[in-house]
Formats: sequence, C-alpha cells, structure tokens
Amino acid sequence: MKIPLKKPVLVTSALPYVNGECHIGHLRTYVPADIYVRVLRKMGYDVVFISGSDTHGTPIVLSAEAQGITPQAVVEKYHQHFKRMFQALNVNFDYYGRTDSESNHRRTEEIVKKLIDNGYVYKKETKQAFCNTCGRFLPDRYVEGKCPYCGAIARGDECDQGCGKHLEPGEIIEPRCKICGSEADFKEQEQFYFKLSAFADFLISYLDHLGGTLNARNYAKEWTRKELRDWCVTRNLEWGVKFPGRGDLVVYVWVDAPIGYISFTEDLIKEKGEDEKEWRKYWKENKATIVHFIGTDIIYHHCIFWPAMLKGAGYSLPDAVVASGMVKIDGKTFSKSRGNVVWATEFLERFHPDTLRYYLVAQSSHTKELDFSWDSFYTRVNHELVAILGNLVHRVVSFTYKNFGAVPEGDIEEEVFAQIELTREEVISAMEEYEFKKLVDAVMKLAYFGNSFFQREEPWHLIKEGEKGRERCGGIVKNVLQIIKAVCILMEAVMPDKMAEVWSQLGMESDVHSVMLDELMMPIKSGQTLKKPKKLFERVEV
RNA sequence: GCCGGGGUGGCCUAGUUGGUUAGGGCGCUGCACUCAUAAUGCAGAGGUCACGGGUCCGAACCCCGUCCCCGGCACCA
Repeated sequence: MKIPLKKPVLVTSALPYVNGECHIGHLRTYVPADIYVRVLRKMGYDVVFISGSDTHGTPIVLSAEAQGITPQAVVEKYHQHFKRMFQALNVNFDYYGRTDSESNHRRTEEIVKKLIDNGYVYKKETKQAFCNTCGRFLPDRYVEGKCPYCGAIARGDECDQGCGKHLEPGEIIEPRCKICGSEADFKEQEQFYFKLSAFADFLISYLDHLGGTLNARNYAKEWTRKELRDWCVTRNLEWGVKFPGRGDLVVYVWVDAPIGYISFTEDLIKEKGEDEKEWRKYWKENKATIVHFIGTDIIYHHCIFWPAMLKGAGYSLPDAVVASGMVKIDGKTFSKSRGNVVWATEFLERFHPDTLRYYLVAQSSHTKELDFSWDSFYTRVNHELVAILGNLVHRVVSFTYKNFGAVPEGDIEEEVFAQIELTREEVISAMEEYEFKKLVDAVMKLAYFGNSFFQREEPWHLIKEGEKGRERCGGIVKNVLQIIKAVCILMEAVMPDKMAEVWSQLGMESDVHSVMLDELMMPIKSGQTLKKPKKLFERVEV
C-alpha cells in the first residue's frame, strides 16, 4: 500500500499480554514493525510508533493467585521485562504504555458509553458457570466437562478434542472448574453484549478497502460471509476497567486492549507537551494513516471487532493491518509447557540483537510461518552476515585504512550508481508490500555486488603499480566505499547498531539513524578519515 | 466437515494479470584470487514445476477431477 506523504502515519504494534516472558514469537511482529517505521522515516514520512502492555483479563488474575501476589505485581514485573527487551532489541517505540493506565480507563469508559448511547451494547441474561469452591464465575475456557453431542471431554465453549462443535454457555454436561477441579454449576447472570451483527454490511465494504497483508483481509472476509454473532463484552472480574454503572463487572480485555492504541497516542501527545486535542487528528478526524502490526492469531479482533467498535463509537478507522505468520521451532508449534520455545533473554545472552533482527526478517516471507532452528540461524549469520556483509566491510575498510587512511579521490561510476538506485527501488517496493525479506535480500545483493566489483578490479594489484595504479586503485576503493555507505543507509532499519558501527568506521560525521534515503546518491567525501577497522560480526559455532 | 494457504532439482525458496533456454540461496564439483573472519570471485552439474484430464499458437501460472501437507473455525492475549 502506498501511503500518502502529506499525512502523518501512526504505526502500532500488537500489545503483548504481560503474564509471561518475551519470546521470539513476539519479536516476529515487533521487529518488522520497527523496521517499517525506520524505513518510512528515511523516506521522509512523519511517523509515530506506539505499543504497550495488555494488562487485564483472567489469565493474569489466575497467574497472580497462583503466585500469591496481586495482578498489579504480575503486570508490573512483565511490563518492565518487555520494556527492557524492546530496548535491548532496539525496537524504539515513541510511546510504550499499559492498558491499566488512568488514561486508558477513561478512554475505554468514554467509548463504551458512546456505544451504549448509540444502541450497540445491550443487556442479556446468560448462564454462567460458577465454581462454589473458588467462589467465582468461570470464563468458558476454564470450564471442563462432557460434550453433549459426542461425549468427549470438552471445554466450556468448544468440543476441542472431539467433534469440534461450538458450545453455547450452559450446554456442557457435568461442568467442572478447570482451576480447582471441583464441580461447577450454572447460574443466571446479567452480561452486556456488543451488537456486532449490526456491522456486517459496514465490514464487508470496509474490508474491501483495507490495506496491509492479504492474509489479514482474507481471514476477516471469511468471517463476514458467515453470521456475525454478538460479543459478550463484560466479565465477572475485579481486575479491569469497570463497566459503566456496574461495580460487579469489568469490560472484556479485547475491548480495552485495542483502545490502548488511542490512549497511548493521547499520552504521547501529552508527554510531548503538544495541544491535548492533537490526538484527535489521528483518531477522530481521519487526518492520519493508521497501520496495525499484529500476528495472525489476532486478525479477528483487529479486522472485525475493532473496526466495528471504532465505527460504532465514531472514531477513525485503521487503514492497514499487517499480520505476521506464527513462529515454529524445528517444525513444531510453540509450546511453553513442552519447553519448545526460544526466550528473548536466552538469545540475547549469547548473540547480538541485530543478528536476531536480521534473522527474523531474512528467514521467511512476513505472512508465512517462520520455522526457527539454530542450524538455520548459524547458516544465516556465518554465510550472510559474516561472509558477505561483514567481510565486504572489513576487507574494504582494512584495505583503504592501510593504503590510504582516508577516502581516496575518484568519481562514482555509473554502474555503481545504477546498482544503488535499483536497490533503493527494491527496498521501497518491499515496504509497500510489507515484505521485509525482500528488503534484506535486495541489500544483501548490493553487498554481493560490492564483493564482486572489488574482486573483479583487483585493487591489491593496482596499488603496487606506481602512481597511475595507485590513482586507479583509489577510484575503485572509493566506489566500493560508496556501496558500503549505501548498504549502511538501507540496512540501518534492520541492524541499527551494526550499521552505526560501520558508519563510524567510514568516518561519517552524521547520524546513520536519521540520514535520509536521498543521501544514497551523494558521493562519499574524499579525504574523510577512516576509523581503525574492526570485525563487524563474529562467526558462531554449532 | 467448512474455509484459507501450500505441494517447484538433496534441502529452503522466487515466480504480481499464461509468452523466449523455470530465477535465487544452502549443499556439491572445478578454477581463480590473497585485500579480508579458510572469508571472496568466476564457472558448472542437478528440476517430467504433486498426479490425471481440459482450454490455448503457447500453462508452474487458467478450468475440472484426484492425492498429500499446514493453519483457522469466534469470545482464546
């Protein structure tokens, strides 16, 4: 999707649910979002990048109980953990909030009230499983019993191991509490529902124009072909945003979580000291382009539920939803309980964050499943980062440093400019397609061209062939330094630390993080002193 | 069951409206080079594009049928 340059862009990254540590599955969504933002800025866009912790909901309450601490304490612990991880990985949000903030409570209440006023939320009596031992209502997923259709063991909402049928509340036979194991029974309980069914026509036409990746759009369209059922948007919990006028109910987490996108924008505006009304530009007046980065697991919430809520409450609608595929490990599904998981901390103790950033986008197309294996990681680091990119930088900078000490005189050849220009175009179209693999492939191809060019011209011979040879040699070297400079600018979004290192080795004075794409075609300055070369990446051994 | 995405040389994979000898990477073989982290460069071998039929001057790509793999199926973050 081409984004109009005149509008500001708001990029959001899915909110991590803070009841556990960060793993590479999370990063598969956040790293590309960060890359996207960095490239957009280099292209001249005015971008705001936000995210935050999703702090409410039953799992956090249960996890707190299990540890004998408050939900606040659980949230605090993992909120800080995620903040540290993002910092360590150079995922630079302009604002990273949390959904239990005062501003998010206020915005959620405002939106829910608006939905009630507009007639999109109604009251309904439902049967709710109640555990007498735990003394509380149970969400359907914490109810276990027998399927009334096939007799298999089933969950409260679905016969997940038997016939696969969806179960209505109250249908399951011999319900038990999954938490304590004792018998549960059903009680009548008042809940509030969101009239999703009223938005069917709206969603069908909305999805036709929605930008982003095809997987998100296709999944969502599929839902609109079926009957859209109304959503129960309240829960019997203490922890969460109180439903207006009801002290005993909180709103369902999927209501207040995406509203975080709005309240975090407000918080950012406030933090920047701008006019408090500035956020309206993004969320009320349609004056910005809104892009959501998510995983395929929450497409339903972002492409169906969320736009319907926004529409119903009179807010601006997202322009694009970019959904990344799930991560597998050695071909197997992620599973914390089976230990089939790679934690971010574990990774960062052993490797540089930029190698992970590179791997995550280089390994597979964004919308496809990514099958992580240490073997494929080592191959990419050793054969691509060390052998192609690191080697190009090291051989050329070393050679120049030793023989010239500074960038030599010479003109940039047409062939080199053409190659850089081609790469620039490939990078831009990769962004329009949300294909981050195409970005790294294009830049690696440019590095490959650099190696090939250097090899072909054999400057190590020229340098020994008198004054004429030395002059010619300098010209060659300058051309390859220009290629490295271009690689730096284009790859900064993927490996910000490493490219800053190269930038400094080249003796550049500016900041590679804020350099624009226009710099690509500006010849590197002759006479600029190089820094003492250092290996860029270390080989990793199996 | 329904829906979606796939099945391309030993492995991974590109192929956007059908059009010259189906691209790339890993691995493999040979040669060159020594500035560089035994890194690089050049060249080469290797494919009935799941299977059967059809449309067309022409199909990996379109249509029909068959087989296989993966994912989703709603209140789950």
